[in-house]
This record gives sequence, structure tokens and C-alpha cells, in this order.
Amino acid sequence: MARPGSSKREAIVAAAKTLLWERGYEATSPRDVMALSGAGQGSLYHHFPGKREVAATALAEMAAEEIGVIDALFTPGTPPLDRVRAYLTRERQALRGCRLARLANEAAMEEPALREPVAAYLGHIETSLRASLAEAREAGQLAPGLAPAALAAALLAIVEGGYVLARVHWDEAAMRAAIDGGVQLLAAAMRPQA
Amino acid sequence: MARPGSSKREAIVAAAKTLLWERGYEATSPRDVMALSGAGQGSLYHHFPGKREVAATALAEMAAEEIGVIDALFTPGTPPLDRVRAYLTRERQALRGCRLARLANEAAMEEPALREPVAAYLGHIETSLRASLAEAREAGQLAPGLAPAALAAALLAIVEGGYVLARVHWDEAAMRAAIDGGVQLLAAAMRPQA
DNA sequence: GTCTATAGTCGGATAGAC
DNA sequence: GTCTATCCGACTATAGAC
Repeated sequence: MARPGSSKREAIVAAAKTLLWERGYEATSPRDVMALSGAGQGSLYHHFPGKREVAATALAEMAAEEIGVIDALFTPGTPPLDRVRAYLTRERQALRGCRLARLANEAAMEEPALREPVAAYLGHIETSLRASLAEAREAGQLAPGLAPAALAAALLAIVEGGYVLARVHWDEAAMRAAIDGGVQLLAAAMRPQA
Repeated sequence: MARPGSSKREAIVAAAKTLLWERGYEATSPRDVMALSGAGQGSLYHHFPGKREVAATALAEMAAEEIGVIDALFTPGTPPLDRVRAYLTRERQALRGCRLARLANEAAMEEPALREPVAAYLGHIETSLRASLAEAREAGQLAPGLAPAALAAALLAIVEGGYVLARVHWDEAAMRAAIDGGVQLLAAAMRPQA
């Protein structure tokens, strides 16, 4: 399995990554993956035991890619508050939903192999936010009474909730409003110094 | 249609409400609805043209019910900040997901008949929050630079995002952390007076 | 209004040739 | 490794009896 020279395997995983983002897990059939990748049924079931493992592989790759993007936003050296703001205000395709967390409400999340990459991605963001907020706190930039861990969770929830609002209203502006509110709240949380 | 004495119709809608919350739209089949309601296929297709209309009816009822719950939380007379906090900290079954917004990432949200009840529900919450925050602002309780509309969107996103975090981590505590952060941020946003 | 029987399609997966 | 042929069950819906 996972041999580097295996061309159809890569095509299958690439197709699965596209379709999982576009349609989610339940709505993506092995047939869809085969059609988009150009692979036959034999290839798919040669390389993977079944649909779940294809999705697990695709999700793991997606999580690794997105974690790389996050790490680029949280460059050490940048002032901690700027890192947090950079995460909040980065460009997003709100109507497409979060590439990983869009699966949150699918029954498939009860399968550890599918939940874990998504949880790792969100966990990584939360950890990065918490570290930045803790750094700001030590520099005396955080108002007292504000816990970095709780703030990190709230800011991440604003982003993930922003995707939900945008999808439901079918309007990117709903995401922008939530992010705006987050940025304003963050500013208020630091007012003493900043 | 919708005749009051029609007993199977009510059972069908009640079953659909249960299953839509539990499994979502795509994962709920007419057969599931029939099995849970005790109705036969003839009844279902006598009262409704198909699955979509069953779901649209169920979602409309769910939205009306939940809007009633929201209105009870935003009782006029209570201090505005208390209303906002009451909404944030109300009890929730985080792992079950938001009864309406759990459908946000389904393809069915492209159908207006299904999206509209969900959008109306979230819109109603956002309006209630905004009105309370505007009231607090006029009473001089909001720090300058904070826009009620953006704050309302952010607080709603914290709740909806909290559901996402709880589902992905399969841990109610993830929702509690996000809400805690929201409450702390709200307090910071008012610090001048409160 | 409600039921059972039936239909046609797609779901996920296996068998076995090349 | 890759392909085509095939299987069985579930999905949404229609037909028509009661």
C-alpha cells in the first residue's frame, strides 16, 4: 500500500480530496471518486479496503496541508496579536465551508479514522491561538480576567461558526460580520495597553 | 393538505423532526420516516409530494418552536446584557449539534424551502442579540468602537462554532470553552461601566 | 386516507480476466 | 495494477387495491 510509483492511487486520493470538500463524506460515492480520478473500480479496491480508508487518507493529507498554512500564519517573531488577527482575517471561501470541519455533522465523525484528522486540524489552530494569547498576556497586553484557553476556543468558534452562518444565509457577508465582531472583541480585550 | 384531523400526517412530521435532528437530511430516508411514524408509503405520498416537502414542513415547525424558546430568553425588562448572557449560557446538547444549523453543510441547503427556516432561525437570534446590544450601547454600557451588528454575528458564531468543535472533538467541554471565552469577551467589551 | 406491491436507480463491494 | 462484469441492498417514487 501507498507505494510511491502508484499513479492511480494518487489520482484517487486527489479526487477524494476535491469531492470531500465539495460534497462531504456521505454524498461522495466510490463511483464519483472513480469518475473524477479516471480510475476503475479495480484500482480503488486494490489500493484501499473501501470508501472509509480512501476518505481517511484524503482527510489526513488535507489536514497536513492546512496545518502547514496555519503554521505560516503563526510565524514566530510577529507580534502575538498580529498573528491572531492574521488568522482571523485570512482569506476564506466562506460558501464552500471549512475544508475539514464541514464534516462535523456527518455520522462518519463517529469513526475515529475520519474524526481524527479534523480534530487534529482544529486542535492545532486552537493551540496556536492559545500560545499567541498567552504570549500577549505575559507581555501585559491582555486585560485581566481573560483566559487564553477560553479566548482561543471562542475565536476558533467564531471562524467555524462564520462558515455556518455564511452557508445558511448563502452570503459571504455573514462570515465577514462574524470576523469583524471577533476583531472588535479582541481589540476590546486588550484595550488597557494596545 | 394539512387537514387538522389527519393523524398520520402529524406522525410523519413528528418523525421527520426527530430524524432530521439526529441524522440530517440526506441520511434520512422516507422509509426511516415511515418506520418511525408507523405510517405506510401511501400515507406519506398522499400528504406530501416527496421527501423534500416533508423535511420543509418539519423544519418550519422546528424553527417556529426554537424561535419561541429564543423569545423566552430575550424577555424585555431584563437588563440587556443579562439577556445576551442568558442566550450564551443556556443549556445545550452540544454533541447533538444545533437542531437547525446542523444542516448547514448539506447539499439540501441549496433548496430555498429547506434553507429558509434555518436562516430565519439564525436571523431571529442575531436580531435579538443586536437589539439587546444596541440597547446596552445606548445605556452607555458598550465600549466605543464596538458595533452591535458585528458583535451579534460574532456571538452567534461562537455558539454555532461551539457545536462544531464539540462534535469534532466529541466532547461537550469544547462547547463550554468557547462559550466561556464568549462570556469573557463580552465582559471585556463592557468594562468601562459594568 | 391508508395500505401493499412494484419499479428503476444508485449505493458499496466482490470476482476474476488481463 | 488495472480493468469490466456482476451482486445485493437501499433509495425515492408510482400504481392501484381497500
